[in-house]
Amino acid sequence: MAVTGDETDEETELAPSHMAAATGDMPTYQIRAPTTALPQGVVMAASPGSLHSPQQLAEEATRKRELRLMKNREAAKECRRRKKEYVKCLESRVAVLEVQNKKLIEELETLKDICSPKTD
DNA sequence: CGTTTAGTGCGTCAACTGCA
DNA sequence: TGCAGTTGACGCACTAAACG
Repeated sequence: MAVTGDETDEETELAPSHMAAATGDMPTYQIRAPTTALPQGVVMAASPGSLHSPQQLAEEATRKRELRLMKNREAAKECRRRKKEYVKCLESRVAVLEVQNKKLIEELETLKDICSPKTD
């Protein structure tokens, strides 16, 4: 059951991430911050052309891996933060819609009372 | 008390997407 | 097509509440 992006199309206006987030008035799950700011302590690589020995290659591979892990660590934190925010938005929207729904039901009952023929 | 259980956060991997 | 970013899934550690 591969993980493909066929989530269901039932009125998704808050699409998690890359699913062509639809127009809603809520912030989509994915809000891109101007990234690129590397966490402290990250040193850019030596110019690739200067590597020769297996030792150096191994060190470079290790360094690349650590850099990737560090970046992904930060990305995961940010992703979770956005997800929490997204869930909060959904919850508050639910609250609003519940109130709205309640009002509509009340209105409907009122109208029913007005319109129904009186049976003495 | 010590043990168990449920909830939460984190780091990592892997799959996926969009862009140059 | 390769690369970087995003995110679901997994396992681990930690904490608070419940229980005997």
